[in-house]
Amino acid sequence: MTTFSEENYLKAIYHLGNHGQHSVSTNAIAEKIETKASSVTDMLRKLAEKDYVDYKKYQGVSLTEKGRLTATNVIRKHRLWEVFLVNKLDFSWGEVHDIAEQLEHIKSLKLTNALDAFLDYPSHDPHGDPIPDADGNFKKISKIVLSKANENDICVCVGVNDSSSGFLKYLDKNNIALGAEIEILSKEPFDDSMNINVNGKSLAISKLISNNLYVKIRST
Amino acid sequence: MTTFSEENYLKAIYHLGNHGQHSVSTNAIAEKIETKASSVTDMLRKLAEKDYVDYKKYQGVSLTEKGRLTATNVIRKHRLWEVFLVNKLDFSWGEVHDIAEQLEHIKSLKLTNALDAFLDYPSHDPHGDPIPDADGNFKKISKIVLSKANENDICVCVGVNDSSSGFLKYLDKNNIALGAEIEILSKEPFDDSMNINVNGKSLAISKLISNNLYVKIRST
DNA sequence: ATATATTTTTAGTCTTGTCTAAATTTTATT
DNA sequence: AATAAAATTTAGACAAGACTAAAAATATAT
Repeated sequence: MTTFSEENYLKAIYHLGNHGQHSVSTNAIAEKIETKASSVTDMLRKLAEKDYVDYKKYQGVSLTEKGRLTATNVIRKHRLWEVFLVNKLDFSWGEVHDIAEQLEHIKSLKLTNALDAFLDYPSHDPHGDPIPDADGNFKKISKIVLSKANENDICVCVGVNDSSSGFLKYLDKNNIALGAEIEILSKEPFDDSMNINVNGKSLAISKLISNNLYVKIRST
Repeated sequence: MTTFSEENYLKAIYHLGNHGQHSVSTNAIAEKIETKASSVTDMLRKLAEKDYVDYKKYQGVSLTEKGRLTATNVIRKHRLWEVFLVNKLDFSWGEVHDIAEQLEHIKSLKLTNALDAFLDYPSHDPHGDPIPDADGNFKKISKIVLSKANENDICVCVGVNDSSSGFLKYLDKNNIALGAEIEILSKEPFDDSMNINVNGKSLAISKLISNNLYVKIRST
């Protein structure tokens, strides 16, 4: 069983890039957790002892599979609770973080799964961050087709499905480039067109367009 | 700000009868919290220091107003979360206690109030225990099941839960009618039976009976 | 009322997680 | 390659909470 403190360290290591491979430095963790490097060293030794991390003195640290699973589980709970607070209790997305920071440590697998079901298995939290499943796997679909986005979503353009010159010219003309921020102002159910805001200009786009533009949802 | 441990002690003192006046003994607390008496002494000194309790060596302890408010607030959160788990997440009332034991320590007044509203301001938790308001006041419980009454309570019969003819005949035979006055002489923890006094006659009733009779507490 | 039993407190130790200050290792610079 | 700078670890201390064993206070029984 992990303590709150252990979980916070594992989460920090995960967020500091150890979902990939590269090991994480003591100082980086200290800064993230707002503690002293010496405290981090102490905790790393303990986590290594318990097999949550691979750690060699002076060489940085990385999560073991056990550690990774624990970290993603905490992140899963954090994001599910955020969805609960925003969707069910009408909190604004700005005020949920501190509370979720507490709720993420509640220990009950059954509760987590029941909450997930109650919220209709959300794939993303209110900030647009993906919610891992119970095995720590993230849905790869951080990229969706623009037509799948919802009213009030704010997205970032990350790619196109149709790369014909005609389509790309259209995008150019309207200043829609990779990295462009797109806000969904409204969706018209009748013909699936939508009104969006790009670079401060509003624009009506047809279903044909929105079906061929990949975006990442940033926030809602 | 109170720690989890402090909150558990305050809650224990409250439950051990300090909603009334009489002070609570060190050993009683130790048994309730499942810790050693010496640990209790340490904590009591600390709680007294922080003004949550009145404590004099060897004389037992009682809650200050500040302590009482903290205790009822924890109880409020505990019971609200139980309602959430049972009503919204379909937990059975048997499995909610351990989880609520964790959730009761989440610190956010706004969350507690939002949860209260989300649950439609429940007055009782799934076990029938009353939920105090934010000021620590319990609704003067209009109707409770007889089995919930305590030794020496004097109640008035106000209804039944089971209205089968068999049950009603039993009540008839024993002169238990609406408005009948019932005094709890004793409760037997072993089988949850109780000895009561109705219309001047004493009567032993089983848990089955006391669980299906609604009463209002008149005095104690 | 006095000896005995029970309850409560004290004294000292342990673990967890943190800190500061000093020592050590690694990295960067010349 | 030598040295300065930065990062990391060690050593020693502290606070919170808990424990054991022993001492002190209170309650009980004869």
